[in-house]
Amino acid sequence: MSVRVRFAPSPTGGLHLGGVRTVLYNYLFAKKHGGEFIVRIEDTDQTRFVEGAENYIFECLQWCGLEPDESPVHGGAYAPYRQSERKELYRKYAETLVTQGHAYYAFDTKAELEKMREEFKTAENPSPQYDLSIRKKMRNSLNLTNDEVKDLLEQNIPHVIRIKMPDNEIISFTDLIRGEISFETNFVDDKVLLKADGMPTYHLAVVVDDYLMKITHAFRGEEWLPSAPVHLLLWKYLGWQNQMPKWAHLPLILGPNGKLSKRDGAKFGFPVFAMNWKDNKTNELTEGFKEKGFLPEAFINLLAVLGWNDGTEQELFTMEELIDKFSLDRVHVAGAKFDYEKAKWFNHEWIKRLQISDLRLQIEPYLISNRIDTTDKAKLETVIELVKDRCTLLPDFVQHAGFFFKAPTTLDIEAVKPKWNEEKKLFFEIYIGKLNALANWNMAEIENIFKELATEKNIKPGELQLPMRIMLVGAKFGPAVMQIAEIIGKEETVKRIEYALRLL
RNA sequence: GCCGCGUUGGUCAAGUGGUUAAGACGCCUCCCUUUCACGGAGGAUACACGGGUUCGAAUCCCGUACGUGGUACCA
Repeated sequence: MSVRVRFAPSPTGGLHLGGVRTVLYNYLFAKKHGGEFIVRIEDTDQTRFVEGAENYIFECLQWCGLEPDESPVHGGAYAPYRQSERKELYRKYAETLVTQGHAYYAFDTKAELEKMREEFKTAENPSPQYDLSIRKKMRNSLNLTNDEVKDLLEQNIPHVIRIKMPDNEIISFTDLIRGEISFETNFVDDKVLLKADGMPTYHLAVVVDDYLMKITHAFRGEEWLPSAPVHLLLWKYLGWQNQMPKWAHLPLILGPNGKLSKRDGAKFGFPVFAMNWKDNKTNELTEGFKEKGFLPEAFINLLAVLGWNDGTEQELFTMEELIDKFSLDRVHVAGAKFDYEKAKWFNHEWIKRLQISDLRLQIEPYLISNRIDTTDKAKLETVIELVKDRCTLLPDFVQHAGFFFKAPTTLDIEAVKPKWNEEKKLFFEIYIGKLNALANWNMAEIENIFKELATEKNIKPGELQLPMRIMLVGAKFGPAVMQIAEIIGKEETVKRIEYALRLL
């Protein structure tokens, strides 16, 4: 039997760290076993549906290199893949459950539910549930006569269908990561399966869709663990128990103070979304990992090892290696705190190990948007190779590669001034002449005449190197200064020295 | 409150009854470097607590504490 796994995002929340990692593990597992990776959209909550939010998810997946085999945009044999387009499907299963006595109609209005919660609220039980004791006191088909129910249904009185949790049963299942987990049904409430607007809740939809789409393995966040007994019972009541997918509940990714929230990004200065995410309600724009300057390879890598490792000391993995080595039994049970410093380290490592031509492609947009001319690809690659050790995020290349293409606009004159004098000025004036006369423009020659002249003038070369660096770079960073001179060329080197001399 | 899940250095983590308790990030020191980095060599820091079981427990069991998730006609 082929392996089929699915990722089922709600399109309204953006794709954050935890989400991407869930997709990733699903994807890795599917690919490792030569199966299909399916993306299904959970858009049953119409009130929160946002235009364009679904596209966002697919753009993120594309950037990450996690292309689905089946999805609303990729197509597939089990279409449609949007729950809103499958609406009609769910009702009959819910009705079947009612006929079988495993579910019932509930006509309680929102106000009645609120009243119930208020009425039964105590200090020990601040949030009473619609459960076996409460359901006897509510307006539902368990308490009304058949005629009354028929009447209400015929009048189209708004109603939901709730699952009827059995009394005193122990429900258990084996989680692929955590082992056996069990729940007492008495502590689980009668979850709504079909809403008044005819839309299924996640509970019904996930079971029906997983069944119809022949899903074999379902990995989702740990936050779903408490509703597992509801889903388990649905599989059983609908008679599909033998086709039930294997489950794994992934640990949570935490922020610096507990649960990772969207606000943590702004608060602690690191991204939480794969790509820029605009909250439709607040209009707030949150910067994504992509825009922050992360390589997709690094992003995937750091997420993969946040809660999983292969048991060796290896930390850097390509997607191919991950597919090869991933295994669920090495996924952690405990939640992991996200560490931005380590995330940057991964990016740095990937900048160093990525093929130079691929890296160039990723960097160019940043340079272009800073009006740096990137037409000379050979020169660009030479420069990138030279400075990549100094860059942890892609935008760092603007600073570290920029001055090779464009003269610095501001010079850190203050760094030179204290030790500046007439002799040094004279040195550079003569040096310009010698540079202009140089036949072979290369690093060794440039340095030779520099040292010769310094000796002749009785100045330590070290004293002259910093001023020269400031002249060419504008500040105290970058590769060997003579190498910079070689790359930017004779004319530009002389020009920059002359300009700086005028300022001094 | 109740229910579920968890707990190895600041963070990620290896470890499955006998180890000097790996490694990585970060931090500190030194070396390299007449810039900034990279790199190299060192260093500090951990088994939440209390009971068992056992010749022996980070590892197994039970409590407690703490964290986290759920407790919605959200997903």
